Amino acid sequence: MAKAENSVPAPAVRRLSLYLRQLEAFQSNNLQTVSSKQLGQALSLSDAQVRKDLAYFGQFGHPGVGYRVSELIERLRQILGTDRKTTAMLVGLGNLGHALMQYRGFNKKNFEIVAAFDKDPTKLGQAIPDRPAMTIQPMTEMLETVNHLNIKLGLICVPAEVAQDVADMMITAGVRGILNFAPISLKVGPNVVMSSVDLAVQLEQLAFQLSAMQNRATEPRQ
Amino acid sequence: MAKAENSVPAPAVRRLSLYLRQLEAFQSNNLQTVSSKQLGQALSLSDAQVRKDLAYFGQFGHPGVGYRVSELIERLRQILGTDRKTTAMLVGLGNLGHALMQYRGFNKKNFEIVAAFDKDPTKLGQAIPDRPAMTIQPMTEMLETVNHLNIKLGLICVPAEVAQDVADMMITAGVRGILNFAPISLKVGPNVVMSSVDLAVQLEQLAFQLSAMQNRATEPRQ
DNA sequence: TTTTGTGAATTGCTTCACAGCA
DNA sequence: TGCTGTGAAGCAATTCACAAAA
Repeated sequence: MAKAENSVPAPAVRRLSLYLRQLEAFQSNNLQTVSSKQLGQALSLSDAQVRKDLAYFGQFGHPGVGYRVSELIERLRQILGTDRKTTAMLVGLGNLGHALMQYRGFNKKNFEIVAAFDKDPTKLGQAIPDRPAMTIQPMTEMLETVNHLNIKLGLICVPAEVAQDVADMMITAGVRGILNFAPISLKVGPNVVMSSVDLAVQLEQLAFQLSAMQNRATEPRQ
Repeated sequence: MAKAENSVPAPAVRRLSLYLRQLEAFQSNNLQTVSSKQLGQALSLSDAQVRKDLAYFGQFGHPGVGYRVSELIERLRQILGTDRKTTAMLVGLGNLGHALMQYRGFNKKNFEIVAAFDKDPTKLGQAIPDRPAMTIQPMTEMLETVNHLNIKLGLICVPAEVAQDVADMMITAGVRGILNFAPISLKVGPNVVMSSVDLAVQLEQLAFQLSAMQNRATEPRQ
């Protein structure tokens, strides 16, 4: 039986996504089975790491054979919860918001954006490219729409200054998860999960590693 | 004196970016000094964590007082390497590529995109909105442009199938870092740093936590 | 007093190495 | 033989708790 989620290291859950992606690549190359060693090499991880990560959730492998690709893909989707559809809404239709409305990756992972909100009165009622059935709604309709369409996830694409207010509104409306694109650290209560996508943070991590490399090159011995 | 970079835990470096962002917020609220406790609370971290993270890089605090906001901001920028300008190029001008060309956050963090490439012949020579000085160049000009403009970083916005090839071209041309937006795990040699931005992975992490929460609600006792 | 910086203790994660199965 | 699943060992990160500084 699978372990309780709270005993699984967070990094292991993160790698589950990478395993799934790599397995999908193997599958489109018509590979039937894969060993922990092969999977690890493709992702620059050790075979032991792969086995231990998967073992947190159950026994999916076949000794002497490896893992059956299609079987493991199916199991990973169940574990990650992307075998069921998740409905989402998006708030803030600036540059980024519009780009995300166009993004096809959501549907590939079984997410569907079913509503879009903005507080700018000039945008209200506007159509959204490639989305004939949707228009931009005013913030006042959020509560009703979330309940009516049973929306589970909210995407925040507004400026940092108003991001916390929007998060609070979403939570009040009944959303269970938030994906935050604003460069600010949001507070959410218990029973709400939050994840942030922050390009500035990624850039700084790269900048740091670039300078570290530079330093190693100029003064090899400390 | 600051410790050698290789002895610093990676999660600590990651949090440095969060500290910097929060300090900038404190600064625009005219706060002069901040304690590790205040900084930690704003980011949902312990005070001990904040102090230890900062101590990896030197002694910036003042016992009984805390940290001077402007001083710490300056030091963090130096440590992260965003006090100096980093030149970058972007490859792949689809939806995402164009959105990133518009994104102002790069300049705020002292990154500058100075060249854009695409292999599609119909896009070559096209102007880029808000970028009067740049046109889309063919891939064959990459080597020369990287050397001429001393480009340090490459952004990959091409489909997964060709992302590794583009990465290899970039490295051959002399780039030192890569920010990959394609949903694939890239291999780069030593002396090149790589970081990936993958929305699909983030979505799956959220989906997992959403189902975990659901399970906790339905069966509180394991 | 307040608050830092830091060894020591603790917790968590990864790697090792091997029994058991196909 | 080849490969998984897993305790045990080893390593890494976080938290504790307190001396020292202002």
